[in-house]
Amino acid sequence: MPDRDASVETIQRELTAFARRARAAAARMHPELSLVSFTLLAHLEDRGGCRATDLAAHYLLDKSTVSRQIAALERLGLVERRPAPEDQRAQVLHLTPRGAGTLAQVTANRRAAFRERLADWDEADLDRFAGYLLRYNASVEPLD
Amino acid sequence: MPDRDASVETIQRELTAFARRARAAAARMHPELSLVSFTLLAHLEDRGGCRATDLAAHYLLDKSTVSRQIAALERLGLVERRPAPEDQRAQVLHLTPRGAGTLAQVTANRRAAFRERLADWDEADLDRFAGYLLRYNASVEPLD
DNA sequence: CCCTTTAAGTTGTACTATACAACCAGACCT
DNA sequence: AGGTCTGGTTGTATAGTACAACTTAAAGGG
Repeated sequence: MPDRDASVETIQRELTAFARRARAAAARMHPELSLVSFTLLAHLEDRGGCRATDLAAHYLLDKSTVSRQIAALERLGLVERRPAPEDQRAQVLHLTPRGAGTLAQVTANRRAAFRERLADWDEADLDRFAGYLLRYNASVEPLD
Repeated sequence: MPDRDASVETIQRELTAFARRARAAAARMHPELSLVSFTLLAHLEDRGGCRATDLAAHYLLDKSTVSRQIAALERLGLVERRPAPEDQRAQVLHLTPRGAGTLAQVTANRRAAFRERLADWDEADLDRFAGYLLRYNASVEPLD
């Protein structure tokens, strides 16, 4: 029979273990792109370009952090800066074709890894798990 | 109706978001102890003391990393080293009373945060969510 | 028994991610 | 025009991590 406290304890323990391993695991899986770089590229693709400030606000990162991350991605030729039409201070960041390709590659790898990991789950369990994660994250993260 | 790929996609996205936020969130919640320090202390409590090498093996960290983490925890007075009875090279690490107290404090804070976050979940959902996380982590992490 | 090999830990070095603060330049508002 | 706000970069500092070199002690094999 389920015991409320025991379940909460397990959730806490397992999420903690997951968090502890996540970055290292992500780095091992795709050395090309850190979790943050990947997220930034994905966001750019999703929005079809945005400003560094928007990224910082969205992911609760300091603007200097974003500035350096973007500089690195630009050095790698994955991102380009375009002048913002209506504000000379700002730059609109866009994926380059190369950036889009790298993102697609890493996305495909990640997706394949998740699919494999979840291969023996039945559809109803996947659906419920997805729902629980959404619900959990919504309770932690008012924004995003 | 649930769609297998859509669910996997959601799981991936939400776990990624969680991983991205986890460390910063943990640091905000208890500035006293990083996620890793917390984990190491908890492990020591759990096992009633162990060697640095065991910690490194268990958490897939380099021994130098553990050495420095432990040195920091010792500096804070949370951990003490005792000579290993049967091996002069080794040290057995133990929580100090202060370390046990700090750990208890942080554990209580974490537990309270999780309880609150999950307060409006019913027992059956908690139980299922816990089960899914266990199952997921088991598929990623053969050891531990 | 010595000698080589293995194991436990520490220290040097380097790199990444991050934050905060100082700054610059363009925009906006009276 | 002058003061203030905003987007972004750069300087500096810190944490966490890894890898490699080293020290000391244990273990094993002639």
